[in-house]
Amino acid sequence: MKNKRITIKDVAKHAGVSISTVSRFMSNPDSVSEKLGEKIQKTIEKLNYHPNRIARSLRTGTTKLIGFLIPDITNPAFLLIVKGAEDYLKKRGYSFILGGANHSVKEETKLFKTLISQNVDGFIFIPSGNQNDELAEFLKLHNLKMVFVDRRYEEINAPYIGVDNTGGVEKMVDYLVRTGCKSFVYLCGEKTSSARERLEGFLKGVSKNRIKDYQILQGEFTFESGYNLVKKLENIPDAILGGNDLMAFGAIEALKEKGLSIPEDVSVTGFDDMFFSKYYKPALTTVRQPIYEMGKMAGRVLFTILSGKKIRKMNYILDTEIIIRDSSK
Amino acid sequence: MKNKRITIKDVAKHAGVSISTVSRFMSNPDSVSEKLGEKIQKTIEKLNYHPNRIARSLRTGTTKLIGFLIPDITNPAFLLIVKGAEDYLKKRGYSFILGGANHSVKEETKLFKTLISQNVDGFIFIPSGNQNDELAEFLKLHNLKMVFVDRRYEEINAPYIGVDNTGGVEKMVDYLVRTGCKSFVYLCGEKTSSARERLEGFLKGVSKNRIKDYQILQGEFTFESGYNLVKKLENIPDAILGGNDLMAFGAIEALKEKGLSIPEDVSVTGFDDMFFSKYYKPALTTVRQPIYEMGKMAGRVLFTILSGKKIRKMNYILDTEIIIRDSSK
DNA sequence: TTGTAAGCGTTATCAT
DNA sequence: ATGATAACGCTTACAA
Repeated sequence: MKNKRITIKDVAKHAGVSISTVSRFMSNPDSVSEKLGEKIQKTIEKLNYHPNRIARSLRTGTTKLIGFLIPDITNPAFLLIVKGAEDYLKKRGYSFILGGANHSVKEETKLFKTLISQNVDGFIFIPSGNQNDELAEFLKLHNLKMVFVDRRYEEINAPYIGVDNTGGVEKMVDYLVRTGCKSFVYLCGEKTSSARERLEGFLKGVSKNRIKDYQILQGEFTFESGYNLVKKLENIPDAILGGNDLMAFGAIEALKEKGLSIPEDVSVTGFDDMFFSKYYKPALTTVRQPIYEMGKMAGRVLFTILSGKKIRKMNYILDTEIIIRDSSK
Repeated sequence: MKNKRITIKDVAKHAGVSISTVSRFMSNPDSVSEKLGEKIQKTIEKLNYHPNRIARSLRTGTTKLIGFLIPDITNPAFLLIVKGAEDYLKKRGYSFILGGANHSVKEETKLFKTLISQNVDGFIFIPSGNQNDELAEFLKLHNLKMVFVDRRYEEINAPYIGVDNTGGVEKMVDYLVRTGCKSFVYLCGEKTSSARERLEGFLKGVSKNRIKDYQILQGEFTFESGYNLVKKLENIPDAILGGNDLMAFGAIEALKEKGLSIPEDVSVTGFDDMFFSKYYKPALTTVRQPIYEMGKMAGRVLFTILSGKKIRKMNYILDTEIIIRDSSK
């Protein structure tokens, strides 16, 4: 059963040429005479030869491996980003080592080092939070080929691909004001750059529209958090904006339990436009992010870096879109 | 900026020993005298030396990389399996290269070869369908270290970790009969081993309970498919069993549009117990699979194989659990 | 155009 | 207990 591996040597011997000719043929077929080229090609096929990536990597210093670090491997939104990047980069010969940090800054640091020890050529990184001092220090030291997607460390000098969180929420406030809402509650997610940007959008929105009657509730990006926050809310406003769709769903459930109807009594909106949001009762009005495109762009930017070219800018901010459904007037 | 990589040579030179001593110290500290061991350890720390995995791989023939091939990178259920396996194997020094086949048999074959060319030590595989003859042929030829999870090719001789699909649906039929249902419709998913096993469970269930009034509708594992199938259903039965939760949701929507109430007019059940199923209106009665545990078991079995030990059995079938919520009487 | 040989950073075999 | 050295499979000067 000992299936001896076929190497470039075997091909060379069978084709009656030297191994360098075979190697040269593979990287640039034109650099070999037509006659030998054909013979080599035939031999490669006959022996079913596949070059050993490891040996090649050792020699060239490149592995064609990309490390992709995300907060939670189980969240479809993150994986849609991964998919975008993968679709772009796999065409170019790269594979992905994926790591999920379970939202833990400690695991994140560890995973990062593991990926590095696997000699990945580059990194795509969605941070779990923005408090990872150890990792930030490490990044400053190492100067890796890396891009941030969706979230970032502001103090690290690496390209960032994200969406216009601020503008998205601001647009939503505008829309709600137009439909007649006068009092607002904003459900803010935990400390990440996007949570902060969304909050900023809310603030801009209320200020621009001269809304004085608003409240900001601090929570987490989960169903339960949205539910709990709204459950203990005393004065129900005209509109509740969830920091993401999950929080909005939680808010909706809490409101239902209070006997309120949506959108008659209160408009509820989200941010993300998850797969389920259109099927929810009521179907959720929300801010859609071009998640897949974000990933694709991240792949593109990283590829540019890996190719040794200069990138045009450090921040790639994609636009959002307001999706109006039944949870708002 | 040319950060020259620190190699075993540097450590040897600084510590005043030969490289073989350093190497030996790393793989087995006791094989080196205490005095030298300490000196080497100090030097390693001082220089912040990390062995080059690529070089090691070339020499030892092992990469500590696992290939994980799934039908759809965007489906949280598959990723929960991945997570289970990852949690088990990352403790043991393995990283994952993840590939999503987009439910395409063609992409699947290609990805498989890509992963092999990355010299992964082992494979965990959730097939996209069971029609991939080319891949099956390839697998027979290559005799890789691999396990199937969730779905399998019956003709390939590799361990399989799955759930008792048959028993799960059978239990559900029993339960529905007990609540008084007399006529049934089963919404069957596309051709995979688990779809077949679930259908078998339905058939066993109706036969055991002497139910004559039943119908099987062939579709796909999607919301839309469940919706369409039920939409054009003429005689509404007492119970509709979805091949998975998504199909059940689709069925529920179609029934609502027909003006029927659930569960008063008809009971609807699913299979999976997705994250959302408990929040759906009505909350879905379904068969829960221990998905995470499945992944963990897959990691365990693969690890056993990679360690060169014999495994006890070829099939690891985990139990399911009936979750009763509001979509059934 | 083709071949020879050095070298990538390890581990493992064999002396010492 | 320690050290030389070959070998893993490939790429790439350099020589022919």
